[in-house]
Amino acid sequence: MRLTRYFMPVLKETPAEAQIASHRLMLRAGMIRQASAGIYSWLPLGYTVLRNIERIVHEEQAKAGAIPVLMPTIQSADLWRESGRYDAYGPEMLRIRDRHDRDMLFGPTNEEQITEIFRSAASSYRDVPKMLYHIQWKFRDEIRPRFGVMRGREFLMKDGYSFDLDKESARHSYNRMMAAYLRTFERMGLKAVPMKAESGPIGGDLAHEFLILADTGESEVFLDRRVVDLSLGDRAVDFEDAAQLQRIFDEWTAPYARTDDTHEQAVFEERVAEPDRVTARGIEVGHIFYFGTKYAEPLGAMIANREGERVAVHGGSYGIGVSRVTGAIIEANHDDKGIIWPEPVTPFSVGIVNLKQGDAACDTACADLEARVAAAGLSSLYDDREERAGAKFATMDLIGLPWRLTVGPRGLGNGVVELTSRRTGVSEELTAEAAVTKLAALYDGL
RNA sequence: CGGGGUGUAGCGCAGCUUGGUAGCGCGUCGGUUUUGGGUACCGAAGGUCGUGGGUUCAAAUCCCGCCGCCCCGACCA
Repeated sequence: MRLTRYFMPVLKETPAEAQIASHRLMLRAGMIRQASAGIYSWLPLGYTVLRNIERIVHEEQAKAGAIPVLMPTIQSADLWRESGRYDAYGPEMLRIRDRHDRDMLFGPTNEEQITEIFRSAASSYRDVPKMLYHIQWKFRDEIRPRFGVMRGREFLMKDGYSFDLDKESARHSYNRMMAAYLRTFERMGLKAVPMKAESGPIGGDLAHEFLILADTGESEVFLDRRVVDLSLGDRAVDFEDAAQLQRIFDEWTAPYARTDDTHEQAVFEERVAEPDRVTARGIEVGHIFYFGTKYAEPLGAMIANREGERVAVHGGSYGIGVSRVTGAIIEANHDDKGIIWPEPVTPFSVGIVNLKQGDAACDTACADLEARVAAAGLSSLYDDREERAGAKFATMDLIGLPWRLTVGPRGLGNGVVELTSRRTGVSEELTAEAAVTKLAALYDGL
């Protein structure tokens, strides 16, 4: 992509309303535009990142055995009356009336809807276990939206729902998602820690929140330092192997890690040695729940068990705040100059900076690089503006592409271009061919 | 919803106290400059002063209502 043909309205000055780094940088880099309080348009750069995050979520969900669907944003109030949540949910739910005076709502979540779909199609133990999910916009009329996409009213969420015959099987489903979430966040370059959560209004007893440690997080967290070092890495995970998943669950839930909601100071001090105790702040990016038959019973999602008795299915729900993750990644990956994207989510694999726009040799070399990068299956953003070099570097630093290729007459004279890491600032002079080969290797497998 | 702010050009702000023909910086546009970490110079465009009403010869400025947005608290992916 040529910058002069792209739409990326960067701001030199910081908009006054943005309080935290991710919000400031998303506005400055031209990723989002505020439409109204807590509601944003996603501009090309931001939308690309959002899709990258979605892609990773989809891939990891598939590996875990979850099946994608897409449910509507607008739901019928009747369904929510059946579950009893139409009245219970409160003003956070946006209620709408259609032209026939029917009560509708903009979905804040989809337990009712998915249960309705499931109950109409499933009739016996042969139809379970099943895990369905979608990535769809939600609306929660937050009292106080803030921090840009971190607490929007409209937000993109992956929400998944499991259906099982009994608690034993439901635990396997729960552990699938535990492991899938660990993999998902790890792939995005995030250190997300599962923390024991309150089951809250949704009910049930198995519940964990995934939090990213960041100073601007809204939750206070207490944890054993050692949980932060846990990593799945290249470990092969067999999602059909319930015992292995349980071991992963045990490994990650053994160290103390809780938010202020569930924190017990006495337990913390008893279980964690003083030097390993960490008190920090965190951003909640995911949430997994087992809620048993809470929705299946009122909504009549019954299946026949092996004995022919009709029993309520056991459910769980599993959410990832996809739009929030975008902000969280920036909170965890930026410096005073701008964003530093982890390679798996970066909007472009590499930035190309032409130091002497209009110089035939430089222009040709940049076009050549563009073609080589594309041939290697990578994407580039080529800053072909007739601008000062400083302005180009500053823009690249702001939008945070992890790698940059710099082309100038001086380097070309020696047959080289410069490959620079945004994260370390370290540069290397390479031939165009070698630089692209190196980039391809860096991105291989992501 | 309670408390505190704020609304003037794309962005950041001044002007308001003490009413008198709307300003600055950045950005944008046209030139000169051909650039190795946000150079420099010349010129230009761009504003219903959030909105409705009131006071006044005259309102960005004073008064009243409404709306938007931001911050602190309870809630949440």
